[in-house]
Amino acid sequence: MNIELKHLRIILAIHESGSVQKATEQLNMTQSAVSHQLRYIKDQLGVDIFIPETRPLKLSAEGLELIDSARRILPEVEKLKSRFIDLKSGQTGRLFIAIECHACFEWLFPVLNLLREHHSNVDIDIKPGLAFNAIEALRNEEVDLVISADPEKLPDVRFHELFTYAPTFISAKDHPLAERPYINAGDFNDQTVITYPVPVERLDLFNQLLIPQGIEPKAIRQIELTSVILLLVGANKGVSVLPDWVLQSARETELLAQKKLTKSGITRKLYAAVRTRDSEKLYIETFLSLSKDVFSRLARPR
Amino acid sequence: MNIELKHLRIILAIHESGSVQKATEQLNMTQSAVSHQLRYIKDQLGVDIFIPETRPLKLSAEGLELIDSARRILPEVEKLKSRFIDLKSGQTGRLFIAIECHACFEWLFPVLNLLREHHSNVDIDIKPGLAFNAIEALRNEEVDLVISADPEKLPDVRFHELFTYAPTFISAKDHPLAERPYINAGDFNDQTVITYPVPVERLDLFNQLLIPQGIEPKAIRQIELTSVILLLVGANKGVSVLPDWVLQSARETELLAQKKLTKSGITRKLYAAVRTRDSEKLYIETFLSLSKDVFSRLARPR
DNA sequence: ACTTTATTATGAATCTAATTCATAATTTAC
DNA sequence: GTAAATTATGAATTAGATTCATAATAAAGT
Repeated sequence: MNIELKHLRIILAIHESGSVQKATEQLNMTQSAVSHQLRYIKDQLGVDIFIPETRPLKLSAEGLELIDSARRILPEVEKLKSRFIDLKSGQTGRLFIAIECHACFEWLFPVLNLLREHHSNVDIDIKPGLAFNAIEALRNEEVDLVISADPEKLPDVRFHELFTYAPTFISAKDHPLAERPYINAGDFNDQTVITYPVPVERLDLFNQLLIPQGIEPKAIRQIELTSVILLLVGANKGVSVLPDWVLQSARETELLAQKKLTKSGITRKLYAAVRTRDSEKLYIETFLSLSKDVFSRLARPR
Repeated sequence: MNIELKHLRIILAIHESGSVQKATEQLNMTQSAVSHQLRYIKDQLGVDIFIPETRPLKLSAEGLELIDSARRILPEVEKLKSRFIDLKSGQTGRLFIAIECHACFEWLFPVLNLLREHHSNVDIDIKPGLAFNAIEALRNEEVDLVISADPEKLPDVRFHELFTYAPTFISAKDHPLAERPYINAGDFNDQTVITYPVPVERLDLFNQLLIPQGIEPKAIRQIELTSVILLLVGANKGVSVLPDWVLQSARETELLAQKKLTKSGITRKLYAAVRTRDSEKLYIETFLSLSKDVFSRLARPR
């Protein structure tokens, strides 16, 4: 027994319009095609759907059962269709985010809150724990967007530039290095460095400066909260490197000296990586523009 | 956007079996056919259902939505199918009955009670008010079975013989006619006749005897309940004609004289008329055999 | 009861969609 | 890097759906 949605649609159209004749219009079929299909349906179900020898055709008791089913099934299918129209356009969908950059929580939270207001139908979440191969997770559809500072040339992933920042050295104002016009890699040799609790190779200071030059600081102390890092640095428990916009938006910077890294300064770019085929989705575009907005407000401190 | 059940089945099979390869078996399709269909589905929905460039194929976020829908829709369709299998075999269905014969309530009620025990899934009911063109109602599917004494030769309706009975004259034992060996049409000329409250042409006495011979009784009195008719006849308020089995099963017959109609006696047959294509349905067959059982018990009085 | 009109059914031809076969392309595992 | 497993593709084939022309039939009108 083979029954398809098209058959349910035919039966329903005939019932609701009152005759095959009228149903042909809304079905965009000829009378003959409908008639052939009716015979097929009858053969498949093994019972008469219509009372034979009546004109216009009237549903039999069995036919009425079919109408019941059609009225339960077809709206579900319509829901499915409109859901896919929304999914395709980005009216609805899933936005799971992986961040390679720990400090990014600072601007990501406000962005996501705004995004939720714009797109209440989008399932938004931050997925922790896969920062080290986040692009792989993006391709596997474990996540839908990755905040990354290391763009790659990939056919199925597009890196959208968000903004530029400068990893910036901070120490207490009375720290010896606070006198320098800028900080070099070698200066870290005898310093305690305070970092976020992530592998060092994911920190700008290390992957941009210390690791290329083969330098290891005296000690590394890992702290989760930005404000606590600032506090400890201010109390001369160590030095740190944080993005400039973190320092510009933080309150606890009075006791701190800020220095650029190297004579020319180091600058980096943050990217939002998404799968190419998701690029045009509405909520992705909204995410990108909101990110730039929020960042520019953060970076211009009170 | 065109989506059919077959597409949902394909996606679901792939998801549940874990790969296209395995799904081909339960779908009874070749790998190639499945692959072509997948491409069609993707084109229709406009989004990737599977994560491209993975083997075995893994569903994308959108694909998972499709699975959700499939799991809601497909079981409904299976229910529909099994319902039609039952409808066809007569495991389930509708049995609306029209009776042309008023006295038949006497044996029909017990039959229907027994039938309900055998077929709890059948919707059983007596439809009053369309006795006069009951066969028309049967063809229109307003009812599914008609109790009738007038079989016709029709291609779409089958008349199943139930049993034979004799319309029998009754009067009080001290009534003048109680002396006769049998009763003729002319004997009714000066009698009050007590009948059920139905048009006279539907009564055996009239359509078999009085109308053909152009005789009208002195008066007609219509009474609903069989036991009240017997009571009134016993009290000499009139005479009546009832089926022999009604008299055999009734308790109030001591005061009554029973006589056959005409010298040779009149006999009639009752039929159950059903649409030809319903004839093999289980509950129809059960109805027929139960009717014969119940009747033979009624006709053999205590 | 007969004729007309409206409606549905049917058969053959045509067109469209689905499937197969053979093989290529890719991915994964070793 | 190679082999094994899996999916994709194109052309040919097959099956299914639709059309056209027309027949059949029921309902309505005379």
